[in-house]
Amino acid sequence: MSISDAESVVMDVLWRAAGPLSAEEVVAALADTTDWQEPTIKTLLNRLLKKHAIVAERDGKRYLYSAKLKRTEYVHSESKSLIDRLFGGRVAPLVAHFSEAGKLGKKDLAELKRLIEELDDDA
Amino acid sequence: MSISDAESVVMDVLWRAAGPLSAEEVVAALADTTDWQEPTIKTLLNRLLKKHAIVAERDGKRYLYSAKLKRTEYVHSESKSLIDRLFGGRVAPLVAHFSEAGKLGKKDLAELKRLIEELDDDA
DNA sequence: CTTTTCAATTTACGCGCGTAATCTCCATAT
DNA sequence: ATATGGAGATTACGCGCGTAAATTGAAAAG
Repeated sequence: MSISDAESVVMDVLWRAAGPLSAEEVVAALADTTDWQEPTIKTLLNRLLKKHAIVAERDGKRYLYSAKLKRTEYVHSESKSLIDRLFGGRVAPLVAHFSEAGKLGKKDLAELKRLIEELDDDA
Repeated sequence: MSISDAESVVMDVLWRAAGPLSAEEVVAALADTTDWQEPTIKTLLNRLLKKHAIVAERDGKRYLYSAKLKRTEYVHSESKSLIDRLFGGRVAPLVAHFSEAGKLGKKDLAELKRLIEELDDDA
């Protein structure tokens, strides 16, 4: 079962949080970034529950929600499916594409260089 | 207007083709890879037309379809939106993520190294 | 005990997508 | 001229998603 775009925005709140959050806290956290009404966010929390991407523990009359799906897992499956679909499953062609498009900044380049060197040292 | 998953499969056929293809040829090309019935593919072609992602030119009683949206553009917008959403808009963190996940093969590593060196030379 | 309050759950609704059947129209054969 | 066949166009339909209102249910207040 896959996480939709709107659902992933809610996940982001939970991922950034230190601990479990009440629905009210999630709503508060999203007030800055979105125009979603409270019922909308409740719906998204429930859909995420049904997908087992989050868990809820009772806290008096409320529930506290926390992410069960780890952000790294989510990021990986999203990235992998794109790379599989568009770049034959390998990372280098993606980098090559951005390079050819002139979309690799100095910062990116420096960081990539560092990364590669580091990996080379390990090998 | 964005291209859906199923639509992108049709686009792939047109991108790989040397020239414009008839609907029949598209259907034939997809017979190996998908179980889609002919009307399904016609629907997808029509939706792509409506989105101006492809163009049709009359050829006697048929139409010949060809991609108007370039593959590079598509690949770029898909990749960019993922990188924006998940990696702060920069390529290096994506590579770092795959590296940390142990998902950079020898081949990837070698190719990345070559790429980086090449770019360094240009600079 | 009844009323109010408030969180969670249920229901709603339009839209695009995946999938496809049906309809329409024109050309060709009889 | 009419029937047939094949290509494109129209219509269909269930599903998840984005968005949210209405309902339920239980706790707190009076």
